Amino acid sequence: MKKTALFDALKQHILRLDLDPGSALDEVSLCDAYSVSRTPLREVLHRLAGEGFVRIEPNRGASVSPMDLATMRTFFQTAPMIYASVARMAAEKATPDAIAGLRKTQKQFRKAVKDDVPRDMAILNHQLHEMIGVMADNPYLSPSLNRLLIDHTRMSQTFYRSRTKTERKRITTACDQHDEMIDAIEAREASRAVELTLDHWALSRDRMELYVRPDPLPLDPEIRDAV
Amino acid sequence: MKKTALFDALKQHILRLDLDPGSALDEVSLCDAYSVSRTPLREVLHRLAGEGFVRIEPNRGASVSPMDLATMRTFFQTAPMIYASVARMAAEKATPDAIAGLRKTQKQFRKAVKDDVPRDMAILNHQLHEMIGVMADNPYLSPSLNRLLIDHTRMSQTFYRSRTKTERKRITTACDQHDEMIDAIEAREASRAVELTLDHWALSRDRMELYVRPDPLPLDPEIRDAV
DNA sequence: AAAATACAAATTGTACACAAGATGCATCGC
DNA sequence: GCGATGCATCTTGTGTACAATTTGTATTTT
Repeated sequence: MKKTALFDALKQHILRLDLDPGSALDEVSLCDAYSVSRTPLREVLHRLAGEGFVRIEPNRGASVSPMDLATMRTFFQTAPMIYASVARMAAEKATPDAIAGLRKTQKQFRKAVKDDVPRDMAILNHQLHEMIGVMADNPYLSPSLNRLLIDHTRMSQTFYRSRTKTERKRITTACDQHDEMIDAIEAREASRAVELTLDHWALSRDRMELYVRPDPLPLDPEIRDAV
Repeated sequence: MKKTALFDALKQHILRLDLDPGSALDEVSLCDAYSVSRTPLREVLHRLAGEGFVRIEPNRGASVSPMDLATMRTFFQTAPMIYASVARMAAEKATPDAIAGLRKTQKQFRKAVKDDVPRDMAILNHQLHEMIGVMADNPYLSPSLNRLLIDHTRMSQTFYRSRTKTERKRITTACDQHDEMIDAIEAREASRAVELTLDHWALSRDRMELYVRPDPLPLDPEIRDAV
């Protein structure tokens, strides 16, 4: 189906920051970019709006959901609770098929890390956590999880591209954590899954905080004296 | 705007159980019921789908979100956590204007209780809790809250209509709890707001559990012997 | 020169017509 | 009589034309 493809494509572009947060989405240019007419495009945009990827203002079109600093604060407040709850429920409801799916995506993620393809890393990480959300099978929690993941993935784009050695090290640590988390979920050890998830979150959080509040630039001697 | 009215009307009908959970929504009949063409109607349906009121299956139209017993279990698991978190954040972010809005709706709710108008009671209760969600100002949490409220309000329809004396008593208790909750939020006493919210939840939960698992019918003597 | 207004261009919203797909029914074969 | 196949009907999906609204610009007014 054409509409599904369009939907997924827009999602990807938003998550990859190909489309800047807050930027306006022009209907006609999207139409000939994906060769659909405006009717189905608009339906897709409305659905994306419902899922938090996009904002629609009446008579003034759609724009990519912004990422302002004010909401970042609530992001850091909210994420650990939701991630932990989802991990717990996923462990409780794990099925062999779902575990197999997780392992498959994790394999791809590990490959992306090994081959050093930042774009794929961020998206595959997103997919993995999305799948854990599906496993948890909680229609009341998953909308929150998915909204958190949107901004999480968008922020993560920056540091997946980092070329420093310590950053590379952190990424492989995160990758190892994934395997442990999957093991815990498979073994239905809910509390271990929660603990590992919180560790995983802590690592990610530190990197993101660095992004939101980066190290100050080195100061000129004169300025340094003034400080 | 016509589309907004349509959107709100459909929401109301779903929450009031005028539209049965799971029932199919025919596009053309909705079109001449609300005198809009199919294009804007479909956009509204897609948005409702994104917000969890409606399900859309490709090539087979929209239907009201079902309420199966399987998900009820996760409802009871999830609600207290989300409600409590939202209450805490609402208390932290309370503004005089928002409090005024809360009090206004609560006043209407109390009136509906006094005048005994079950339809209004359920909707006004919904609105009040929705407004607390807006106060919390957490774009990551509110989608979950809103999904919980959909099913909460739909379930509550049954017992708001109850005519028993104990049920009436419970409703006035809930009404009093609202006032206490608003007081706590206004005073920015987060932990008291959380506590009151959990009490409020406990009352509601008991009533809903009665609905999901009603008291067994009185048994015939013969059958009773067999049991 | 600054503000206000009127007009023009561009963008969004809606209606309708047709295309594509699903559903139900009748006929045909076994 | 039971099941399968093909057709008719109904429902959903898409493209296009037009209406309504907003935005940018030029002209007029003070």
